[in-house]
Amino acid sequence: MREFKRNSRILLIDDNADHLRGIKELITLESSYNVVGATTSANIGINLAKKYRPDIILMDINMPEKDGLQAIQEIEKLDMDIRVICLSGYDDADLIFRAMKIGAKGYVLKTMASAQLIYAIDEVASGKIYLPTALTSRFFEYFQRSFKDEANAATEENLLTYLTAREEEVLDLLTQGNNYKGIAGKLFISETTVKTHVNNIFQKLQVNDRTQAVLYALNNGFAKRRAKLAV
Amino acid sequence: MREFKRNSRILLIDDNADHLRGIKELITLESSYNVVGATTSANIGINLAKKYRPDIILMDINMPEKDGLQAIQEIEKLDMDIRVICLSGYDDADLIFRAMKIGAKGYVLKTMASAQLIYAIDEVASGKIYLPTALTSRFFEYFQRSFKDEANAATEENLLTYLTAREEEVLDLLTQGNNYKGIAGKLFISETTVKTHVNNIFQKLQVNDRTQAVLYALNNGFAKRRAKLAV
DNA sequence: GAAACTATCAATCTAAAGATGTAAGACAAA
DNA sequence: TTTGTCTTACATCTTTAGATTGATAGTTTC
Repeated sequence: MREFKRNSRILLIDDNADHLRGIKELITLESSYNVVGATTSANIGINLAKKYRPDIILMDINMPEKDGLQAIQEIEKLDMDIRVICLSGYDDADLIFRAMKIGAKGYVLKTMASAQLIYAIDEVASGKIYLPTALTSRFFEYFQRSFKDEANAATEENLLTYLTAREEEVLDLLTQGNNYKGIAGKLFISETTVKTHVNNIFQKLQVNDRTQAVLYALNNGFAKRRAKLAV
Repeated sequence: MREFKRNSRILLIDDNADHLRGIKELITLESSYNVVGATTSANIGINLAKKYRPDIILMDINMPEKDGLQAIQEIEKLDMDIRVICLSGYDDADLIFRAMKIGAKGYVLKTMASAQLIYAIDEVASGKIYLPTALTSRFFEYFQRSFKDEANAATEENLLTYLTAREEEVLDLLTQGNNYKGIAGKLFISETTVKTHVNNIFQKLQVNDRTQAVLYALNNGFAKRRAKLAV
């Protein structure tokens, strides 16, 4: 990981020209960071990012022209180790969650003191991830809520435990979108045997068909990582 | 949500008796919180929690007898609005992530200053979630790493965008385990119409059957929250 | 107003899936 | 040794799923 110094290069993206000017002044006067670009357009901003390769981007995520979150994803996809800090007018938990999920390194409210913005840049420039305490709390509430169902599902009685090893193998192949022939081929057994296993799986999981079996498996923690489509 | 005061009732669980005594003294002397119980056993702790209904539990999560995380889950399952703060010797990102995922309201390192422990209790007592800045950073690194694949999948060309509104409805019902008849009944259209839609969905998603369609949908961010089995 | 797209429905056919019963060999536990 | 479970396998039958073609009516778009 690159070492960032206080002279990191910064790109500003904010559709509000006044705000853009304000931030630029703030950073220029109150810090030693180098503003290498400033634009009111997300699309232009992405192009500027490719061109100037800034260390950090301050991005307004409430823009009419283009969704700021989408812009972040595009920047992340460039894989140029550009760290994006979100600027937002809203402390909406869902927004914060989605921003952090797609790789934002910081999230600062526009209403916050300028010193906090500089501090956020300092932290991100030194390789850390920065969220103000208040937003961290909001984030975690949302985070825990979104995982609550999963946690409960994990503690409920899980019919998957009744499956034999072989049945688990078969179910695993089902969760990859295989049909009878595909499973038989991969397990080197006959198609009729697969049918037997699959029928036993249906009985044990109390479902009527393979789609329901797959859904039960995925909703109850069965090999989530392996559940990739094998077309 | 209950309002917590500085006289919140606290239960301590830590397999190290010396540490347990130390924390008890600290809280008694340095704060106005009320320690209603202290034990070196996770199992006893859970029983004490049921009995004394503390507002907050300080729980060591590195115990030999019982996994601290499991103990937290059991306490959360009681659904008694008991807030658990983890005490841990390790700032392992995976541990922090799992603890927060299952509902811990705080995570404090044993090596941290006693003032920070009191502060954490203050925050949690007032209904917030507290993680020290350093651990927050670790948490987010882990968080973003674990979501990276999903984020990439979301930015890839998503065949789901080609679906019409009606086709999305049909796919939604497919991801709930419905067959043709079920979908037809729920959308008040004929079974043959459903077949037409489903076939169009297969074409657009480039899959061969409904199971693969459902898997594609789930793996590409289609209505994850709604993907519950309707048996 | 024509062209393109969408939603609806039907008929027909083939292939696949699912239900049910039976059974043999392997192996482990009682 | 017997009992039970697991894995394998087959036959048979019914139902569902999927492919294909064609058709009508409404909507949107240009």
